[in-house]
Amino acid sequence: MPETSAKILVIEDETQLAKFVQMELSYEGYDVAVANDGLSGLMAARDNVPDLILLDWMMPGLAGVEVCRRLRSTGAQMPIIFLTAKDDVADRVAGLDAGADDYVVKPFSIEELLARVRAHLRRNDPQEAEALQFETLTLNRKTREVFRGDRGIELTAKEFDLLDYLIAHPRQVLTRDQILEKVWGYDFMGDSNIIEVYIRYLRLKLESEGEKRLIQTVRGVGYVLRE
Amino acid sequence: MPETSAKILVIEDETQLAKFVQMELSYEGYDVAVANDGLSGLMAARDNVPDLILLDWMMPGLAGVEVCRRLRSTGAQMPIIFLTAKDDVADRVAGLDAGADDYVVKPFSIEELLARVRAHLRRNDPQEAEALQFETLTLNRKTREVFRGDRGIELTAKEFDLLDYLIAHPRQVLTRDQILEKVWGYDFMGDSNIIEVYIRYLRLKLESEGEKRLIQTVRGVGYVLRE
DNA sequence: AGATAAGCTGAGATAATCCTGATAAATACC
DNA sequence: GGTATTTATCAGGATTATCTCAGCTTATCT
Repeated sequence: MPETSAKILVIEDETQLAKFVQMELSYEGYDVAVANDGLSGLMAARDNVPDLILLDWMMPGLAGVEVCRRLRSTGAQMPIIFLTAKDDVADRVAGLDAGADDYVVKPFSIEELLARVRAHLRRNDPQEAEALQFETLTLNRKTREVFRGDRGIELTAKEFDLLDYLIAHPRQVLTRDQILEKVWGYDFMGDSNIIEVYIRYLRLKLESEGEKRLIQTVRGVGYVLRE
Repeated sequence: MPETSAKILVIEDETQLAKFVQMELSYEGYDVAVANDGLSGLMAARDNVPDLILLDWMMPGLAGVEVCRRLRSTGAQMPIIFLTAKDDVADRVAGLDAGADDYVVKPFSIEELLARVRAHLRRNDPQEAEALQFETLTLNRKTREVFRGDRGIELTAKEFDLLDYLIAHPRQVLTRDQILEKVWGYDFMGDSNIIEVYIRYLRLKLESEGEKRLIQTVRGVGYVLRE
């Protein structure tokens, strides 16, 4: 689950369908906005930049293809999935030319739509990657193997979780509270120096042989992965 | 249907074509990533290991043949299908020598490409295979026979299912929850050490005669098949 | 420089996890 | 219906990860 819910903009002139899709997406925990024609869709997208756009292809006034093109021409990067009535190669090519990322043929099942949305939102999420890397350090979530260069490193479960959290946010300073919540999963009672102890364990294992330090202390705040 | 959609990495410098292929694969329900040159392709493949790679042969910078060779040299196992412009015997031979599994000649129909992709994913899907192997250990799903080297091993139904699950995910750490769900098929009530007991049964049978351990325990997480 | 706070370190206590052997319950087999 | 086999439970003990603590070092501030 992402830390904050993703924003999705639905641009669709059939208000019935728009309502339905909005409800389903909301139910899944997304933050949904709806526009009922191309022009207000464009404005909504500019106003409050969404993480993903669902765009009807056949709309009166400003057609989907045109909305898509204008969005892209202003540098918008988010995935755009268009909804098209006919399964037509020409349509797909037009969508591609306009800068869309995917399409769904109406009528569609809601599960299909949700799967698409998930897939596109996930694509660039480091939380989802199975292998992470920082400098010469690599961490594989599936095999739970960690390497510094070609030296394999044995970590305990907590050590691994901590390093996973650090390497998923390279160069970001993570506060003690964030680390406690993500790695230990609750507000640790009272004051404990458990984080310092585990940072130390990691340092001993990762920087054992005169290698340069990777985990930096940010006094008064927390820790960072940084060379 | 696979549990999670297969991940496909497209390495192609013609962005139009890459986009089109991405969209079509995405439409088929695959989880698609795109890289626009050889180097970023290599990095993408390492970061988030795909189940299949589509690789353009003619790219500026790092050529397809070189990308292919480097992937294989790092032990990557997934099928690689390369896209080549000219129907040239020398090219095909070079590709197969570099470790590719198949090729498609441009221009291709999208259906042809999809068919190849499906075929290779099916062939390589451990869920579908009838015989699985890890090191000297083999397991046949049809006959339900298991061998360590040439020594036949008698397993009970549950023991077989457990080993099947392990050997279908070699080197991957499988958590207790995953194992419980896959092998026992539900959330086991309360706390039970049934997994430990069955791991023990397997170890007694598989590693009886001073053979090296195959099933490793990952304390706090689960178990792995790893030498 | 001295005082204070923050982080580091080493050692050891605590608690969780896993292994083991034995035994009970369920299921299949004759 | 009785026996053998498989599956699951349980408790004791061994192992190791996790956590606490007290003293020490380093940074920050006046």
